[in-house]
Amino acid sequence: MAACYVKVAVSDLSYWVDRPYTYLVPPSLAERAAPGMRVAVPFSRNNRRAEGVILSVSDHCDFAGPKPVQELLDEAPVLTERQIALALWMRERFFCTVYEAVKAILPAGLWFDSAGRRRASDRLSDWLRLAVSPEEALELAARKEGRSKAQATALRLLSAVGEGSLDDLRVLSGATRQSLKALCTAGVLELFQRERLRRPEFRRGAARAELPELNAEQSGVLEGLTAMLDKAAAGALLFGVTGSGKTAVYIRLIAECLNREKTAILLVPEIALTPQMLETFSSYFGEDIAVLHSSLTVAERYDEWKRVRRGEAHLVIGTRSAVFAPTERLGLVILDEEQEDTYKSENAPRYHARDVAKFRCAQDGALLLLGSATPLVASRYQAEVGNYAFFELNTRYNRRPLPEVSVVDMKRELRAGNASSISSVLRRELQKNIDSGEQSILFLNRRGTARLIACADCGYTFQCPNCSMNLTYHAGKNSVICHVCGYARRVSRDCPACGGRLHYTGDGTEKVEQQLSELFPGVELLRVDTDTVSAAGGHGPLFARFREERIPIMVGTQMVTKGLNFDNVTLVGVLLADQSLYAGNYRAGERTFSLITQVIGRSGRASMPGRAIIQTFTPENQVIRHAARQDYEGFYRSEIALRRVQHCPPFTQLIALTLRGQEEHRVLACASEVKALLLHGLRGKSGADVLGPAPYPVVRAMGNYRYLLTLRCQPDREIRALVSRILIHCNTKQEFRGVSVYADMDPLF
DNA sequence: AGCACGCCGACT
DNA sequence: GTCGGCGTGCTC
Repeated sequence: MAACYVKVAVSDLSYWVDRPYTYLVPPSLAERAAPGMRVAVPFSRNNRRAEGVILSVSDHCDFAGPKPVQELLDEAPVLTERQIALALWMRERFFCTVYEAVKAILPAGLWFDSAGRRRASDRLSDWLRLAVSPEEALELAARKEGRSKAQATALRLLSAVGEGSLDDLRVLSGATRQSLKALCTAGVLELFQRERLRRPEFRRGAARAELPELNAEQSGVLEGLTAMLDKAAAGALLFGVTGSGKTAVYIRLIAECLNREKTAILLVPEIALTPQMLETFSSYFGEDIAVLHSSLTVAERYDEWKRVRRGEAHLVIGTRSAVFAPTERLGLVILDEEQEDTYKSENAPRYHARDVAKFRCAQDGALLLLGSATPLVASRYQAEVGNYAFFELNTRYNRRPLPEVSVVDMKRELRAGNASSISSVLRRELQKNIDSGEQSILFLNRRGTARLIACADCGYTFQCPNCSMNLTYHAGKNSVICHVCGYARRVSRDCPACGGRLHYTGDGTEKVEQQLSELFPGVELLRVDTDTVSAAGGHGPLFARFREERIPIMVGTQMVTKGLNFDNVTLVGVLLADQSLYAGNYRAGERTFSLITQVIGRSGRASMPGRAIIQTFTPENQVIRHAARQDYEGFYRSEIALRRVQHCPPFTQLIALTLRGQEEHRVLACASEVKALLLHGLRGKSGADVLGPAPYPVVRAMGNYRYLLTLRCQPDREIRALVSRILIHCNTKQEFRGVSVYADMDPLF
């Protein structure tokens, strides 16, 4: 028999050591070794036992003196050839190690702990079947009828169905565990074990027969998308205004996909906020759904993963990581609310679910559908230049009108002597709602009582000792807290430096709550931010109270802009739109547009018309104006023109290189070398440049200095190889010891 | 000579 | 990242 060698991706390697390692497979294992299986291998000088995954098997060796594989850790491959190809592609695309990619692709339950045990084991339950012929069993049942009726019932049941779970038999026959086991001892029944899958909790049941009806506009879109299912891999963008019924189109398209014996993946930004969506899909597709998201237990995720892999569920619904669901014959991937940042992973592998979905769709010839009421400018542009097919849903359900939106100039309010967060217009509208028993939602993107607390005499401000960040004052705890690392200290009324009077500026949710209680004494308020949500054990209970107790005013952060719809809400207010608008990055415009759109969408469900009030210091801003008119196309036109002249995505792509280390001078020295190497390597590439090094918004966090270099280019294979070489160079070079560098493709900022 | 410490660099 | 090898320099 020919000698057998494998190329292995080894676990827990640094990026600069990550390459396929060749190992010899001992003859005793050679028969079973296959790509996609995990192995234990000796690694490094001390031959420590490392885990790895076989990338390929070969009968010739390209390395002198390979070490032998110690053990095969899987009975069968855990990765398919296509998943191996995906992991290798992710390494090149997202500057991660192959094993980091593999860990993202496979469920946590498959991993081994330090003792070599699986994190999730297969759960078995006891089953029984006849050890004698059905005729003999029935005969015995007849004889037992008098004394042990329950045993007799169990025997009759089993002679009819052949086998059943011990638990079911107990319930159905009334027999105890002991009496059933006695039948086993007597040689009449046989006890065996069968796997029982742990299923996450959501409403399940038989699928409804008929699919949702579509209006003419929806039908047209469905027809176009269905045609794309039968063609080669492609991408499509579905622009659908709030309430236009994107979900109904998704359901019909998924049904078309499943009818073609293909599988589908529906990605959502945050599953906890869409329980009703899960129920809706469950009612149409029943048991054919697998759910994958991070709030499931490791065991539940593992079992759902197995159901998908075995082909027991053809539709996967989940968050970012569900894009890796082990579906065969993938026909469709939908990214709902494609503009959401949660589709991008913040740690290695720093992948975007859209990019992974594109790769998988190319592998399987599937359709990628992006859906949104506020698509990313980049996605809309891809549709404009023809890289995505473009579909629109412009009619709102029941032709309900958009909320009436007014923009309030806060500069005027200040001049008129109102320094609070509530303008006179908003105050008046809130009062109207309180009087009529309708509810209102106020949004602002800042928690705590005041962002800045300073001494009015000496100018002292509270700074975080770990991070170069202003501490935020929280009245409830009478403390200042760092929003980056969590450092907290209590404060007194006087300045710790000079004893002068402390002064508070910049309102947070707590301060607004206080102002509201002064404006509307006796009116009940509900504050929804990370503080109150964690105290209540999730946003669910708070939203339920808001709905059921009809609390007049809810004030909150980002959380109140997404998720549930409240029928009785007819007024929403954005307290300071400028907060996200002037965030200082190229995406601030589209984020603000999307945010305002979502907030406005909370107002006026059901039969009641809604109003929305946007407070801003810059009412003339184009983004605010387009958002107030809910004119996405107008917004897109002005934004894309801006992006073009500012040389921003989609006209270029960004690769962020982050450098961090304890000694600032080393970090900066490394940054200038990285920049020089990048510029050198980019000679002759037109339109490519390097920005920075810039300190992070919070330059020092957890004792590390952090700087950012931004590479703007159209990254090709050559540029990615250049970045990869530079990462390896700087992470291994002696003089940059203590500095770590990583690259982030299409960073979010 | 014996040992602690720090740096280097290889990892199949 | 991790760990063994090896040089430097201090101490007995």
